[in-house]
Amino acid sequence: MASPSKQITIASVCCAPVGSADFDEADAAELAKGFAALSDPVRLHLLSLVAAGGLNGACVCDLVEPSGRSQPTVSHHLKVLREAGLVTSEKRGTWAWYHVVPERLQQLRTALA
Amino acid sequence: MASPSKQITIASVCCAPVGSADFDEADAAELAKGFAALSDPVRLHLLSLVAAGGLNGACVCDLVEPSGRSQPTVSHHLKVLREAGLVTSEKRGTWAWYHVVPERLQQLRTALA
DNA sequence: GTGCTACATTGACGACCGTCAATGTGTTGA
DNA sequence: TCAACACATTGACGGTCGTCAATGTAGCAC
Repeated sequence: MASPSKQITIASVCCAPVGSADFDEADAAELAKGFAALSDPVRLHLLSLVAAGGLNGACVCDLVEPSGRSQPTVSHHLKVLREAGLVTSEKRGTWAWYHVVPERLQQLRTALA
Repeated sequence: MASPSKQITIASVCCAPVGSADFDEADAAELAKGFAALSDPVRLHLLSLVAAGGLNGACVCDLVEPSGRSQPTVSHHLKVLREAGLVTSEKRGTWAWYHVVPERLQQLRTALA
């Protein structure tokens, strides 16, 4: 009732009565899914590598060696990131290029405001 | 080599050469631990309830019912949040009060910049 | 003391996760 | 057509997670 926003904010709102905040379970599940994708050091590493590629993105062939994992493992982690909406993939001939989705990152950041 | 920061930023840096970003594994593990604590809808709910308490924090007795889980389960999730550095706990007589740690939230937000 | 309340801990269960070897799929180039 | 390459998928393994019932611990009231 007293919550100013329908969204989950996890903010430092002062002195609002506990338990009164309305909480959207669907939103929470969506956020949790995003954070779950970030809950592995290897995926954080992969995401930072992809992000470092900027607009060009990053080719999988350039991600396997620096991650220190096998090619199937890297492919698995990229799939997790993709299904969490954090990256997109694009086929260019033989190679697959990955890009970050800034809006999704922004969404997760906002939830921690 | 070309990375401007020693930190992991996962930022939309444009056109940096892929694979050149130096990556601190300890930092990544620390971040991953934080995100892992956020990877469950129940914990997000609990965290939002605690945050809604502001400076007063929130009493566990006010968290059990809205979370829809058993008391031991809530206690378990609060322990996870505490060990991830997202909340602190304080004993006031019979009751236990939980508070958020804004610096930790800020740290995680920064990692998504 | 006795009983009650608030919370933490333990133990057990099924479910999910991270990892790699093996294999599959589709493209490139000869 | 054939071989090599880039990547995805499958299957299997041990490990961790979320959950609750049962139990433990500590403070409050009488």
